[in-house]
Amino acid sequence: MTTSPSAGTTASSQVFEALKHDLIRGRFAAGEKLAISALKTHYGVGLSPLREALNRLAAYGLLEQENQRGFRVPAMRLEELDDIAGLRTQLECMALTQAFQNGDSEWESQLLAAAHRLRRADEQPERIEEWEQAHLRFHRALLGACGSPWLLRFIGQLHDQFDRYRRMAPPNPGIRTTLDEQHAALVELALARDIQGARALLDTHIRLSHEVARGCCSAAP
Amino acid sequence: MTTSPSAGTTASSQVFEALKHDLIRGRFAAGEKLAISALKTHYGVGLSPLREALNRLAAYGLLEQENQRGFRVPAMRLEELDDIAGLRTQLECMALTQAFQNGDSEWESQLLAAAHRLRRADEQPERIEEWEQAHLRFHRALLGACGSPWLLRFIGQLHDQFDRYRRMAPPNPGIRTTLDEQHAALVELALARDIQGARALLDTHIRLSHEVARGCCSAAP
DNA sequence: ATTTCCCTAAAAATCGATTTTTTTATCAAT
DNA sequence: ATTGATAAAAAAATCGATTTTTAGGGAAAT
Repeated sequence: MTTSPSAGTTASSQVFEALKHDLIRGRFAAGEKLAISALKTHYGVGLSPLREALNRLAAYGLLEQENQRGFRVPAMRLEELDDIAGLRTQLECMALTQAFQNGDSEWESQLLAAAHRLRRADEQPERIEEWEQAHLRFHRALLGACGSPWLLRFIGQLHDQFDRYRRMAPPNPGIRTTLDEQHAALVELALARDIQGARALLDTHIRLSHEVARGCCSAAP
Repeated sequence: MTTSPSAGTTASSQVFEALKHDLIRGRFAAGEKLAISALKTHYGVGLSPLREALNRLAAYGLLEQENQRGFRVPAMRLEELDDIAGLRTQLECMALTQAFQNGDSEWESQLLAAAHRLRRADEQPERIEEWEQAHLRFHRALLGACGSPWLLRFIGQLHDQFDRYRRMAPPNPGIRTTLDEQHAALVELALARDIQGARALLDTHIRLSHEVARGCCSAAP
């Protein structure tokens, strides 16, 4: 039995994940029109699974689908960044409150584990994607106990949108250190169930990335 | 020049809209597995546009996509209904507050127009779909001035999910009259910019439909 | 009688080719 | 030179057929 790297998955799902990642990390220019045949060869799939992935990404909000004119990477607009950041702050603060109320010891364990992985990833500043993944998982773990699947779904979607803007900015060790100190502090506040303190810090935490992205976004176009 | 009924639209988008409507109004049984070839003939399209529509609907949350096992209508779960209703209340109250702060006279005009259409639709109780459409537009008009496209997007998505549960219940003239009185009252509160009063009424408004759907949902499975 | 394995039928996913629509380029007329 | 129509080229959308995977039934073995 050969365990291929794509065992149990459809080609469509694989392209979806690969394209999603590439869109968030900024592989394509904002506003760029996607050349479908080029994508076909790049991701090594046929037309059908590729188009299915593109349709899913458009429904998710990482692509825009124009009437009979194919798919386009959404433009970066300062106004939209502010919308995303503001809403993300509100929704994550909601989820945080609920997670602090519902969270059990299993939640605490998962949070500590995620925080540890994030610290370790921080020791290897050159491996950016590992840190990004650990970062995403940490935030998921922090809010995971909120008890509302739909809230978590929307927060995840906003997080992806936010990251598209945040990752425009070049890596900055100083800011990353500050962010990681905030992550550690959030864990302490979570264990202490300090809702007010954690909400304030989460707000500050998002605001910091927001400001960095903002500077980059207003400079770009 | 012949103006076909589908001018300027792709087959894919048409099936998407038609299927979305049928899923919300409950044409398919909850938990049912969709027979793709049957859908093909029913909606009169080929495989490719149909699959693209199914993929979009899965990303939107109106279908579940299992690994290599096709598409399934999500089950109706009381727990999920409560999640949807609770989150919808919170997000709509957020948007309502912002709409009351940002809304200009154009917003007031659109709201009055939507309210009028809804009253007229209410006079024809047998034309259910017309009322449904007017109802959806009224709620969109009420919150449309909130200034946050992403918040409106999520609210629309939750509204669709909520309606899937709400429409399980058989039409009830008494409840519909109560709902429409609340709509009229919401317009008055909007014009008066009474945020507290409107939030309270919107909460009551959603709670009423929630309770009706709840009774139907717990009885069904 | 129950479990396991294989075989067959059905369904899903993918591919290659065709059709339709949009975009680009060309050329005449004002 | 600009505009407007037309034709060629490119791209998107769709179709029909093929390949792959799953679901179900029945025989062999325990």
